[in-house]
Amino acid sequence: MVSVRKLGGALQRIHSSEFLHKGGQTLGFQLLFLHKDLKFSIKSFRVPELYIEVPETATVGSLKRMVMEVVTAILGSGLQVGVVLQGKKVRDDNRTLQHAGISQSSNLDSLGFALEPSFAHVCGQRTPNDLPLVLQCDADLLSSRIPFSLTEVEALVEAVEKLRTGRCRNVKMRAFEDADHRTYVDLKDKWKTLVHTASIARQQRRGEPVPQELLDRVLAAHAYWSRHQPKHGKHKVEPLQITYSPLEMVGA
DNA sequence: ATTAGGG
DNA sequence: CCCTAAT
Repeated sequence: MVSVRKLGGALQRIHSSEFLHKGGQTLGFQLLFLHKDLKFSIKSFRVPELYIEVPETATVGSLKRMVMEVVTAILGSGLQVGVVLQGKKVRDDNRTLQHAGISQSSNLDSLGFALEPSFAHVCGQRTPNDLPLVLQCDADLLSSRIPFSLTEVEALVEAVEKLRTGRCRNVKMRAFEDADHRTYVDLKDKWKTLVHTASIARQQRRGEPVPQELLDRVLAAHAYWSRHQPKHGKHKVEPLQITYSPLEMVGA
């Protein structure tokens, strides 16, 4: 067996969300290796046993981090790679691929890799290596989505009109200082979706409809700032002139 | 830490 | 929303 370390690859992270079954009952992972030329992913990597308490407040992100921590702790540096051909592990001696029955002709499609953790040091007890891990959890608990309220959208639009795009940090400070669940990245994302939403037919829009008046402002601000973005050097940035009459704002 | 974009 | 390369 060749250790991952020897391969020079760096296990960057474990993606766990991709495998959320539609039914929301089980959760698997996918290990992703990234290292210059080495870039491959292995699906359905199963860990023999793993129990993780999932707090009511868990989010997809927090859960992934939890799993990552636990798995990392368990695997440590004991993660190994095995070569699988047509579903069977290929013994690891010094035979050439050809001797092992692996050649161009025998379709390389049947060639795969298996990640095998060495559980020798797990709780001092040996764990069957074929017992698939299944994290039982409620799918609903995994949602960390909190829809933007109309009030929030208005605050965001107002802030961008004044501070211009690409300055989510400032927007955050100006209008979402106390909204702990809205990071400047969230604001950036929301603005992106707003621009998109405003660009498509009303029928294609989802969720609580955003007043057309706001969407118009979104498009106006988006167009304005993309046109007045100082190319590079110092350009005096002309402030966006809000053209909406006070009357139109009433009732908003 | 932030920005900026793709996922 | 998440992930993360590039600043």
